[in-house]
Amino acid sequence: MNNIICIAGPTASGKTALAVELAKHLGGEVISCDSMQIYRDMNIGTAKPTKREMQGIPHYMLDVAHPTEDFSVSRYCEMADPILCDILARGKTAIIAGGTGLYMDALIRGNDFAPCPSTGMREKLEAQADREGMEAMLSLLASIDPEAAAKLHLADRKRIIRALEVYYETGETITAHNLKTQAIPPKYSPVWFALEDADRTDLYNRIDRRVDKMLEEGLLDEIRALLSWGIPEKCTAMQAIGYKEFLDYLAGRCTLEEAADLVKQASRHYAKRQLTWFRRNKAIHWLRREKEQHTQEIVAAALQVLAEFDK
RNA sequence: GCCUCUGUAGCUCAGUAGGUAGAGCAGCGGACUGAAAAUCCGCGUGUCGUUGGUUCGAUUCCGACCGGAGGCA
Repeated sequence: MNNIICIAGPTASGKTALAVELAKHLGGEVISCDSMQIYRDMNIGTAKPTKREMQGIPHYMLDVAHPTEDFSVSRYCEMADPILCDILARGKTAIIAGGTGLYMDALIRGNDFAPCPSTGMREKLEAQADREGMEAMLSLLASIDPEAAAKLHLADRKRIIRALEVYYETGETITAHNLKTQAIPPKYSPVWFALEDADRTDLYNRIDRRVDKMLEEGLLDEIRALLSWGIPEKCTAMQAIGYKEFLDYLAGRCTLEEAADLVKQASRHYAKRQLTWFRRNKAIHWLRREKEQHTQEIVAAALQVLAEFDK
């Protein structure tokens, strides 16, 4: 009995539609797995499913945070896991759909994250990095966790600081912590799907069209509203693709066309990174979309795979 | 019609005092364990406009032709 289904794939690949269709067929409910759709009042630019697209299927993990809130993988898991348990307890199928691979993997594995208490350690390390430079930070890391240091490049500031933070907060290196969590078997065993276009150009064209459509639907007004409520430009939510670029346009730093082109560009790069992330997941059943292939055929292919599992 | 400039990667361009070529962007590949729509790493993919000539050898020099830009008429 497959009571958990994961639907992954790059942006604009049709995850939302597939999730809803499968939910209708299987009596399921959808848990969104998207690091930006969690934010309220960011609808058009995040391509958040509309009421109409949801077709009455319950969706969770949308609009759960204010745009100024700090969010994280671990918070996602804290919130989504009880929802997942609840859906299963009610005998329904949980369909986890979205493009944030890290969040999806963490939820399925039941990740135990190294703590990150707000002791100001990160701020201290950031300040130290500003003062002494990343070379000093990396050699510091090399002295306590040579394995982690070897994998990191000087420019990868974020990860160097996190590795140091984990060590100073817990006394355990991040390498040791990761080894420990990897040894624990995953908490859930879903059936994995991911969408991919047989010809990537089709995906890129769809991305381009979607950006134009977002503008027609009023993305600029959505961003203006966020600004008028005092949402700062540099918060995580505002650096989402499709927001940060149009922010530059609204501030007069570039033309609308330049901004739109940058959004399309960034979305293509993002889609590629998503594909890279999902490709290493060997459990995934890839649903390849041929040119002009309709969603119904993709749905049928997915149902076929699920039927195999039920045997 | 004449003159000048120009034609090299998908795009913008560099270059070779003659030995089949390299940057940026695009594109492709990868990493990822509390910011992940983030952050970071790696990789040139080419009838050097066409066609003759000179040469051991031409993308490079010479001619013709074709395309593009400008100038003079």
